[in-house]
Amino acid sequence: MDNKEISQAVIARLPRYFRYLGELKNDGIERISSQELSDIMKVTASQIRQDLNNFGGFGQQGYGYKVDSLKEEIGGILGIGRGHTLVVLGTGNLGRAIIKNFRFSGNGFRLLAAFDVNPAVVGTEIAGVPVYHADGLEEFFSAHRVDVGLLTVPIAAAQEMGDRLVNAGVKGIWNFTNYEITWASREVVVEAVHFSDSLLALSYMISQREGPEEELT
Amino acid sequence: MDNKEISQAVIARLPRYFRYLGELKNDGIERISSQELSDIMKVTASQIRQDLNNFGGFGQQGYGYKVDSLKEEIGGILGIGRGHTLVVLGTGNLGRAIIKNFRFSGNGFRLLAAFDVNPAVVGTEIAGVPVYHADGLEEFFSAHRVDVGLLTVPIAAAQEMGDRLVNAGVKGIWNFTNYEITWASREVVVEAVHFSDSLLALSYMISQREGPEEELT
DNA sequence: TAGATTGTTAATCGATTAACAATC
DNA sequence: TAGATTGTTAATCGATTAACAATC
Repeated sequence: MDNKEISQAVIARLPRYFRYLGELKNDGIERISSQELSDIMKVTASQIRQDLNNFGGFGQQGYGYKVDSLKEEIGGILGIGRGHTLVVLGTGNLGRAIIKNFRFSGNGFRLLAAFDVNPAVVGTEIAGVPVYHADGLEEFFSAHRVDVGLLTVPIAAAQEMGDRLVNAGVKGIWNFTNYEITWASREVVVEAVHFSDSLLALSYMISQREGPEEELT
Repeated sequence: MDNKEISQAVIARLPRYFRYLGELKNDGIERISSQELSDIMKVTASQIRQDLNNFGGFGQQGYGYKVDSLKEEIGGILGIGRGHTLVVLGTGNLGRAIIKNFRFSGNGFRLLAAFDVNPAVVGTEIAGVPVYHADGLEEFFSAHRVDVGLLTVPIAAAQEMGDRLVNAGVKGIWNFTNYEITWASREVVVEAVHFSDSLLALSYMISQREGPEEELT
């Protein structure tokens, strides 16, 4: 409600809290103190309390936090329950994998449709999700509220499809291409999943354990 | 060479530098100043110079940086060129998508094999990569040096397969399951790609633009 | 050489941790 | 009530930015 700016670091931690609270709930745990949660999550209890108090006092002194209601609170902060919708652009291997496997509903999203240009898939369904031709993107948007576009198109098409998504009125783009989409006006939020950045970070860390690089003889 | 501890924040930025330098090189750009790079990457020139000087003085005063050699330097730091290897555990939609699409070689990795338990895929090849039965994991490791295991198994199998990878001697695990793998001894580096954390962060950010949540009437 | 830009030190800013009074 | 644990302020730590002398 109050628009105090929340730091990116805090935002990045919220989904992790949400995930752990979900697991605790599944395990039948009803209450937890910041200290107990800190042991499980390997962060400081202080940080947990600071993070949560950016949004409100969700705990009770002398008692701790109710797992279920804290999970609901964080879910609400994250926007679960707002009925967010998305469409997938590109039904290659990765797009298909995400459509089939990802639990959109558990994250408060409804997947409305997928778009592609390949005649072999246009008109079919993937896991119950209809695949339309990319030409019909704008028409689809005029008929449905779409909050997010998921980009899994080939890198060469990334910027163009991103532009079209923005012009069609998405609020956010979930970018799985290795292309860094940009716009002059930063009206749209872009969240990127760069597989190769992730692997290279891992590569760096294991290289540290390997010691100095041997000369290739 | 010198083992001064590099902060996670810096490590996380290195692959991004590497990516941009690759694009600049492809565009035929031969030199760049920290100021020019800062304009492109939307970070401060100061940060770029600080980051790079954690590892060495790669630039020349009055001139800037040579794109190609800086790219090579950063690649070296990230461990490209060390001949890292990996195997994929789980050939469901996501595993298959990554095997088919991801440019492992561009990140200095060689994908040696995939493992699964499904009789329908064991014995086949995916994009030239042989798929073995998971029972043969340990035997494979005794015959090959494997640095990283990529986990795309069902969440129920994640911890067990992670344990087996560690016992078999991997240095790192690239975890695509939504399960947070842990070990008593932290000898192994885990890099996780949590799709749902990413989507929820995006969800939070677009929710901010939407204003206070309306009551569902 | 003069100009440009790095490498690096110093200053600032923000995030994390510690501490403790408030309170359930 | 006494004990426990939060919410919150204060202290610390680390990361980012600014500034400038070194130098190509």
